[in-house]
Amino acid sequence: MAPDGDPAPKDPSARAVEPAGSRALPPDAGRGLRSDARHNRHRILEAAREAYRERGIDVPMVAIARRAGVGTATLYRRFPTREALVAEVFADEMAECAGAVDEALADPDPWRGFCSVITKVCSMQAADRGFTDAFLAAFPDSAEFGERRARAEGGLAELVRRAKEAGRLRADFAQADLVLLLLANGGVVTDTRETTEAASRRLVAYLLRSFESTAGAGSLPPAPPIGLGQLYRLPGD
Amino acid sequence: MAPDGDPAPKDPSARAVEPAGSRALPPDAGRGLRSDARHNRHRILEAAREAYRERGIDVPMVAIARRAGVGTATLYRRFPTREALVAEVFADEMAECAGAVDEALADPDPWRGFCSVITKVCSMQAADRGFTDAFLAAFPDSAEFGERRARAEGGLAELVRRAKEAGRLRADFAQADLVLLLLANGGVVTDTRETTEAASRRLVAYLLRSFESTAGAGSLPPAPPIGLGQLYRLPGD
DNA sequence: CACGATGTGGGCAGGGTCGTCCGCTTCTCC
DNA sequence: GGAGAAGCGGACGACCCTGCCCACATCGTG
Repeated sequence: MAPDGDPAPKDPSARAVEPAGSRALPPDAGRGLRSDARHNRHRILEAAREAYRERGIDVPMVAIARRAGVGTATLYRRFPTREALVAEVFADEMAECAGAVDEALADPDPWRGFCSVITKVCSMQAADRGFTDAFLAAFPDSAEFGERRARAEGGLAELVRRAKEAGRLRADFAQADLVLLLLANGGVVTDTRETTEAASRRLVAYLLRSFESTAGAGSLPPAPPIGLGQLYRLPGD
Repeated sequence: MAPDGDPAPKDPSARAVEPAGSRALPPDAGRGLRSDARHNRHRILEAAREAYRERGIDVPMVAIARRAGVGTATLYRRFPTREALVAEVFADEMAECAGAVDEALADPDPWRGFCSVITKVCSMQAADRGFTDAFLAAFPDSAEFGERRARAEGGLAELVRRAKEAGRLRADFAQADLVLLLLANGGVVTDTRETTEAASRRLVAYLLRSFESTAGAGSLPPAPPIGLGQLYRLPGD
C-alpha cells in the first residue's frame, strides 16, 4: 500500500484531491418550467441518452426529437446547441467516472485502485457509444464539464503517483498514457455491443499487464503529448 | 497452447501461404483512355491520396475534384462510387501491407517478423488518416481488396503459429488480437500527425510487451469474435 | 371557469453533399 | 487539317441536417 495511505494528507501533491463526483448537476435542471415542459424535457433527455448510446453522438437532432415525440423547436428551446444537450446527458456518466476515481483513491491498495478505475471507465466507454465521443470531445464552453474533468485528472495523477510509489506501476508510466488507453479503447467500439465489450476487456487486460512494473522491462518510446484537456476529436473534419 | 504446435510444416494451414504483395493492381488502370483523360485520372488519384491522408476517408467527392482541378462529372465518370476511388487509392498501400507480411514470413526469427509487421502496419495507420478507415472499412464488393486481405490474413495466421511455436508469443494469443490491435491503434489517430505517430509507437510498444510470452502471465478475458473480414466500421451511422 | 402566460409543433430558409445531364471542348486518327 | 468520337465542367435536382418563426394549444392561477 502507499506509504502515506494515511488519514493525514500532508503530502502537498495529495492535498488538492477531494471528492469530485459529489453532484451530477445543480438541481435546478428544469426547475421553473411548467409541468408539461418539464415532462418533455425529461423525455428528450431520455431519448437522447438512448440515441447516443446506440448510434454515437452524431445522431441528428431531429432524430432525437422524433424519438422523444416532440417537435424540433421544443428540443432547440430546451437545449440551444447540440453540445448543451450532450453535456447534460452525460453529466451523470461524468459524475460516475469521478466517483470511480474517488473510490480508487480510497482503496488502500493503489494498484488495485488504478486498475479498477481504468476497468470501470473503459467498460463505460464500451457500453455506450456516445460516451466515448462525449468524453473525448472536450466541450470548450461547458465549465461544468471542464472543471469536472480537471478534477478527475488531478485524482488520476495522484493515483498514478501512489501506484508508482507502491512499486506496482512502472516508473516510466506517463499521465498521457491514460489518454492513450482511452483513445485506444475508443477505437475498439464496433457495431455490436457484445463484441465491443469483449474487445475492450481483452485490450484493457493486455494493457494493464504492460503497465505493471517488471524487473526486466525494456524502455518505451516517449509518451505522446496528449492530455485529457487538450484532446479534441474533430468530428468529421 | 495450440494442441497441434508441431514443427513439421505439413500443417495444412501453412501450405497455402504464398507471396501476397506481388502486384498492386492489374496494369490496365486507365489503359484505353485518351491521353488527357489518363492525365486527369492520375491527378484525381493524387488529389484523393492527399485528401484522404490529411482528412480521412469521408472527405467530400467535390473537394477531391476541386483539388484535382477537374469537374465532379469527370471524377464520377472515372470512379462511379466513392468506394471505387478509395479502393484504387489504397491498393498500393494494401500491397505494401501484404509485402510486409511476406517479409515477416521470410525472417528466420518469427517473433521479430511478427513485431516488424505489426510495427509497419501500425505506423502506416498513424501516418495516413484515411488508411485506417480504408483498411477497416471492408469493401463488400471489391474482390481485389477482399482477396488481398484474405491472403494477408493467411500469412498472419502462419506468422502467429510460428511465433508461438518459437515460444516468444504467448500461447493464448488469438488471431482476433491482431484486429484488436489495429482497431486500438486506429483510435489514437488525432488531428496532428506527430502526436498520432508518437501515440501509436507507444501503444504498439506496450501491446507487444503484453503479447510476449512470460512464465508467470495470468489468464486473459476471452478474445472478441472479430476478424479482418467481418469487420465493418459503419461510417456515420 | 376563464384568461393570460407559457409552451408546442410544423413549416421554412439556408447550407452542404451526392450523383446526373447536357452543351461545349479537345484529342485522335485518317 | 478536318471529322467524329471521347472527354470535360458547370449547373441542377434530390436529399438531409440545422436552427428559427409563428399560429395554435395547453397549463395553472385568480
